[in-house]
Amino acid sequence: MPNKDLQKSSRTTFSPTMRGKKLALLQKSLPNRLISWFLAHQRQLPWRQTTDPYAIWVSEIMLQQTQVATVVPYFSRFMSRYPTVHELAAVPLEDVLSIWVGLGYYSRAARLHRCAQFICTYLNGRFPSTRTELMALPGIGRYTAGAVASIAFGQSVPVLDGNVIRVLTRLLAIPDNIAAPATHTLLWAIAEKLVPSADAGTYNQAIMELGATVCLPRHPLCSRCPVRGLCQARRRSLQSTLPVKTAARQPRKSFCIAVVIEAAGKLLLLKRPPGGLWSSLWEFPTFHAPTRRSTEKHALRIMERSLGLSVSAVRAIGPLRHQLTHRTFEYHIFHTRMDAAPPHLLLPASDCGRYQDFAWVDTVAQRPCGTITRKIEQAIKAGSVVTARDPNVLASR
DNA sequence: AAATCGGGGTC
DNA sequence: GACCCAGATTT
Repeated sequence: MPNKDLQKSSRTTFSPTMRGKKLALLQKSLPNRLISWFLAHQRQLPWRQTTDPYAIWVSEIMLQQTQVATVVPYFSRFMSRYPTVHELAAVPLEDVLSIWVGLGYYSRAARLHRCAQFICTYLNGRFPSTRTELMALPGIGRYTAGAVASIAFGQSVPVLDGNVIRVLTRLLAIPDNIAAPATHTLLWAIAEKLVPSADAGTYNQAIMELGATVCLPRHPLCSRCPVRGLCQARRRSLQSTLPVKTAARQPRKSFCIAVVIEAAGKLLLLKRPPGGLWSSLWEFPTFHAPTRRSTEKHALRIMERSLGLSVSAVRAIGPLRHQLTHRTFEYHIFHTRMDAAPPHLLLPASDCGRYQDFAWVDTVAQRPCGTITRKIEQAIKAGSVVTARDPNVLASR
């Protein structure tokens, strides 16, 4: 196990006492250097124009596992629609989800909404201001609590996100696997020691900004780094090897059949159950595929058995692939058109969870739905007819 | 400790 | 295609 030996030996190279000395040095000069760099080089972002805890909170929830550039337009739309926590608490979850569509991790929207209702009902619309109280709220963990407490309330508490992890492991040349909980504990402890007692919010944003724009995962821009003189990784040329992380697992592959049923120009959508993937979002009726390659016959049987609709003909579309971090979906889509008025349905039981409701809509934009549903609607509109038995067409795609 | 939860940016 | 993203929660 050469890998293990390597890690062991490098760990002994950086003893705790040695790290303590380096830490003391960082403690002294890191905050001021980062803050002055930040004040001169920060990006102008909408949530930096305010100290409103509500706005800071919304931005931090959106920024979880989501890049800044992606969040900006969502944040602006969200704040125009719900300028204060009261407007947010007053609307149904469905409305909030419709703003969230495309951003991913939809449970964030549900928890944000629950959180808003709690704050309005029990706290008279006032935000908790301490890390401990914030962490008690749904969807607010240690990172988000630290961010809101420091940025909105000036508390001297740290944050630890992907950016900070990268910066700290490099500054201190920490060779431990960052996927290990023990490493997380170590890094939080280091972050606690480094956060200054004054301007913690600015310092926290500065160290994250450094990670996002200079201390990049690959090919960091060390020549532009304001703290390159303090960096152990740079001294030892370890920038490209830190942080150490176990490789991600291959995503699971799933095959589904989605049926697009059009009746008198209306499309049938079903509402997914709360919890799980695409919680409470709408989609075309979707079912686990019995085989890798679904046929029209499969589609007709599913429509009959699961939806109680007898259909004479369908056309095949796709397949469409949809990639998530830990899943790969292959959608085989079947489209059917009926002249009759939209039939009333008994709520069907799908094999991937019970649908909650159904609706006939002119366009999927009328309900909150995931990106794949929009992709499917586009494919239907484009009228791309690709049958699974037509290798020429498949090959040309 | 590992899995789950999205979708897009980036090289 | 691989890796990453201002993580939280559940199992």
